[in-house]
Amino acid sequence: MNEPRRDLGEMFARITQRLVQAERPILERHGLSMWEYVVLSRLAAGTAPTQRTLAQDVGHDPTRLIGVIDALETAGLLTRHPDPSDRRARVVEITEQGRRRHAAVQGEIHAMEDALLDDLAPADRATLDRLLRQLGADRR
Amino acid sequence: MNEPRRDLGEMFARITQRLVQAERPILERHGLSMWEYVVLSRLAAGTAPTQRTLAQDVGHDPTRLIGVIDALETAGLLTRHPDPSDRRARVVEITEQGRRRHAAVQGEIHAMEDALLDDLAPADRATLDRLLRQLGADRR
DNA sequence: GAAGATGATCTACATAGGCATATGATTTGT
DNA sequence: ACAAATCATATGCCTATGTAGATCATCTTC
Repeated sequence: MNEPRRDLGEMFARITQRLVQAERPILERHGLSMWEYVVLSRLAAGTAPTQRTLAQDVGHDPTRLIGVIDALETAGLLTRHPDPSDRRARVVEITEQGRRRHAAVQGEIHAMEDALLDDLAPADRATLDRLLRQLGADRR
Repeated sequence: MNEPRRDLGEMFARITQRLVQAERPILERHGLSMWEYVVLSRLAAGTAPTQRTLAQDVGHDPTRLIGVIDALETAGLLTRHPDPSDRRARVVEITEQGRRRHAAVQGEIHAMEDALLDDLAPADRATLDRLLRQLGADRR
């Protein structure tokens, strides 16, 4: 009684969509778009040396990212300064306020995730996390 | 030395994007769009009683789905017939040709997935499949 | 049988994304 | 010093997607 094989892509897409939809109201409550949150997440992990790098890291068009950065800068959640050693580049850094905002949002998102994973055995949860990191790791 | 927690959504989105990108050339080679493939997949599992149901099942706008169904019908991969018991509804059914096309594409996609999961232990692979099914299952 | 709901379809509109090109400032290679 | 490459930015184009409204046919309810 083998279950028929199902496409990985289909399963991943379904779960991703579910997660994104669950994040939407949280982000909206904090006045952040998805891209803005993604950028803050990336910056919380470390300052970006150029906007191009930032765009690559978050997987977004560098051109389109400009508006996102503009909005976050206006909101005081990040700063953009020319790199002294290469004045073409702009170093993008999260502010204290940005860090607080990100932590608040991420806290709620993690709580949502916990609720979603509620009926998974603890061992399964750990395995899932390990496998996702492994599959999402950069190309070897 | 705990790794910092990472957002589930981020990890799922990254892997999903990777899978979709790997599927793109396969689908293109067989002359199918992503939505067309998704529809065929759904129909391969069973006939859809109405186009609305079909749209819900695949998570697509019923309005937009019409064009997809049109194309698949023109290509002879599915048939669309009025339901005798409710002549408003159109029963959508995959054809033999559609089934063959779907099987061919899915075969290549599964091979691609196998390659991607190559460095996972067999036990891990089974666990991943089980967890994805569990998380993707309809709301309890 | 009339009124309202439902299914398929079409059209239009707004937003978002990917992609290409252009420009000005600056750095790097020769 | 000069040419080519790089970074940030602005703009435009094309496609995909989400949504709403309108129409026609057909059911369902009362």
